[in-house]
Order: sequence, then structure tokens, then C-alpha cells
Amino acid sequence: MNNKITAVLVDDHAVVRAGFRLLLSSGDKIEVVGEAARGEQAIQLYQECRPDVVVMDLSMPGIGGLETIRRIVQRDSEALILVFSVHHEQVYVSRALNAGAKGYITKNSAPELLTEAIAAIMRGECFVERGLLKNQQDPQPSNDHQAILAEFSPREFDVFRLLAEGMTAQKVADQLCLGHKTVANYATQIKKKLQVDTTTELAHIAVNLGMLQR
Amino acid sequence: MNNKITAVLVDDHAVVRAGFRLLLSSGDKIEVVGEAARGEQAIQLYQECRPDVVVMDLSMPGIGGLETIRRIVQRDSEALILVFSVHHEQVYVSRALNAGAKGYITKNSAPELLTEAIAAIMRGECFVERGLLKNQQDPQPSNDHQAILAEFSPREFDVFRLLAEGMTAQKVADQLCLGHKTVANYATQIKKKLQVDTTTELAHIAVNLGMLQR
DNA sequence: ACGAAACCGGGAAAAGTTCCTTATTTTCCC
DNA sequence: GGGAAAATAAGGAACTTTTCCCGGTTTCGT
Repeated sequence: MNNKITAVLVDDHAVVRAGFRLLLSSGDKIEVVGEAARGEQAIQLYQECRPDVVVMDLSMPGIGGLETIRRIVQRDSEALILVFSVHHEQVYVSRALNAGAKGYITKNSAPELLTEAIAAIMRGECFVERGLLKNQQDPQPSNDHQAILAEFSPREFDVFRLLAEGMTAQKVADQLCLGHKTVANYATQIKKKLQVDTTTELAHIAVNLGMLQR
Repeated sequence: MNNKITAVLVDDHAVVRAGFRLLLSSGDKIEVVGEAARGEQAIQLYQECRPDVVVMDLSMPGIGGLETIRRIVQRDSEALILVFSVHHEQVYVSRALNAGAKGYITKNSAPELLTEAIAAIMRGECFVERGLLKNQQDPQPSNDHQAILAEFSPREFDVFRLLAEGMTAQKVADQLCLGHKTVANYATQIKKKLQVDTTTELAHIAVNLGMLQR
């Protein structure tokens, strides 16, 4: 096997991409054949390069990581996507895997894990960093919120997250490039699904699920 | 000193009162001369009994613990009030002391601490459970929120707390027996002081200060 | 290809917010 | 005690947000 594994990097932060490029290249097994700063670029790049794997951050401007995964997988159901995210919360992991990712590691995991993970998903395995899924198959008594949330559509989830962070509906609309009425409608719908009355309670749910840091 | 220390107990939960009555009486130094389930009763009881100390929970229906402390101290500036609360957060401690309490211990502190605390405040000392105030005089770099919050008027603080919990302005108005316009005005004022735009951000502040449990 | 679900937003009524203003009460200081 | 300052309470008017209902498009699975 003389051929290196080809990879593309997707992250909105150039410094992070540079670092990961070095990290990946250092092993002599992997070659980074492309970089993208946002989802739309990544999709296009994928179709041009057809790399063996995609290494992708979740938080990005524009369509965001989850949606990017969905679109790539939609175009090539064999695509191997490894998520590396700052989020270590279960909700993000399960949503990423549901979207079609084959692996999930966090940004502060051991550097070796990155090549390990890539090797694993190249073998057809599904690689999730140790500990990230432990709460998931445990029969947790409470928190049907978690379950409800996991069934949210991408848009619902985005609107939920941004509202829960404390943004006004108007700002959410700007960020997602939607009409304010649209966001308002989603908000109403989300509150109904989670059976709460106020946006503040959405924040509490997000906090309780550990979705919000700092 | 043949005379026992006289005390009144204030807590909205009868079981808790019963337990504490036993606990206090067991030492042979203290005699419980009265009990009250809520602030209004407590104030009346205090004027009738004039006990040496008042042992009081903070969370109560009606006017609440802080307001009760204020009103008792207002009528008798020599009153010795010991707060025992479930809350171990700095904000509550400092507000209780500002309101006029002479001591603060939490409900899961060692039982001996209760008699110790009473003895201390009887000697004219101010007794705060170890560790509860440690963050306060530390020059903390961040969190001016804490400072701003500590200067809130009683009403501002109540409105803030209830809004942060996720109540609608209308429900807050009902709870505090105010007009909805009044609550709305307080809400605007509070947001301005804390320099945020949304009620959701108030929740985040409360969470970050550890004011909200579960 | 057809139904289901997701997605987007218009319109109207209800609810909530902001800003300004007024008034009473409490508190604090000299 | 008298007066300044702060807290408390709320009305009115303009404005924004939210809710509810609806219709339209795109996309997906089978």
C-alpha cells in the first residue's frame, strides 16, 4: 500500500486547518488534498477531490456542519466523514452520527486519536471517542427532552440552539438568513414540542442537557 | 445561666420544623418557643415572643425569607436571625446578610453547626458557614454580574429570579401581586442594568452564578 | 409518483416590550 | 425633622414579538 489516504479538511478557522494539516501529514500515511472554510465549499471540494475521508468541524457559518454532512452523504452515500468538534455533549454526537458521520472526536482529544480514528473509519468501522456515547444507551429515567430534541429537523435544532443561547428571534433570522416570521413560527413550534411557554425555558433545557458551555 | 436560649423556627415545611425542633431542643441549651410557616406569621410571632434568635428558611411562599428578615429587623434592629437555606450560592448569602441576618448555614451542613451558629450569633458574632463567602472578597476578574445583582433592590431581585426561572412576565406579576406593566418595566430596567437584550440571557446569568438548581 | 415531512413565509389578532411620565412611600443623611 | 434620593407601582402610546392559521415549494422514501 504505497498510496496515502487522501483527506480534505473543513474548518472555518485557517489556523486550525493549518495545524491539522501538519498533524495529519506527519504520519506519512495521510495526504491532505484540500481545505474548505465552510460547508458549501466543502461539498464542492468533495465532488472535485473525492477524498477517502473528510475531517470536519461542526460549528461553521452558513449551512453549518450537520447540514454539510447530510449533503455530502446524500451525494455519496459511501462518504467517510470524521467530525472533530469542541462539543462533547451527547446531543451533538448523536445528531452528527444520524446525519451520516462515521466518526466523532473532540478537539481536545489526544492527537494520536485523530489518525487512529481515520484508520478505523477507513476499515469501515464507526469511531466515536471513548466516553462520548456512554450516557446514550444507558436507560436514563428522566430527560425526554433529549429524545424530543434528537428528532428535531435541522432547522428546528438550529433555531432552538440559537434561541437558547439568548439571541433574539430577529438575530436568529439574520444568522440563518430567514424571515423573522419564519423564525417566529419555528419558535412557536419548538416550544410546543418541548411543552414550554417561554424561550427562557428553552435555555434551561439546553443547559440541563449540557449543550451550552461557559 | 439557668435560662435557656429561646428560639422561633420559620419554615414552610412542617416536617422540617419538627426535625429542627428536636435537633435544637436536644442540646438542653435551647428552647423552641414558637413556629411559623410563612413570613407574615413569623413577623407577628416575633413580636409576641421576642425570642433570642430566629431560625429561618429563605424559600417560602408569600413575602419570602429575605423580606421577612427585613421586616423583623426593621421592627427590632437587635433581632438575631439565622438563615438556614438549601442555597449555597454567594448571591443568596450576601443578600441575606444585607437584609439583616446574622448567620447563614445550609440545610446539609453538620447538625452541630446549628447550635454552634446560634451560640456564635448570641455572642454578637456573625456566623457564616465555612466556604460560603470565599468567592466574595476574592478579587474575581470576571462576573461583574454578581456585583450588579447584589445591588438590586428586593423587587428587582425577585423579578429577576422569577424571570430567569422561566416564568412569563404575567405569571411573575401574579406571583408578586403586581400589574403586568410593572413587571414589564422592571424587566426592561433589569436587562438594561445587566446589559442584555433578552430574558433568556438573564437565565444564563442566573445559571452561571449557580442560582438555579436541578 | 404520491404522500409525508420539512421548509418558508404572509396576514391578523393578541401579547409583550420599550420609553416616558406621574405619584406615593421608604430610606437615608445632615 | 426636612429634604434629597431611591424604591415602588403603574398608565399611555408606539412598537415589536408571538401566536395561530394558512398556502406554497422542495425533498424523501417507498
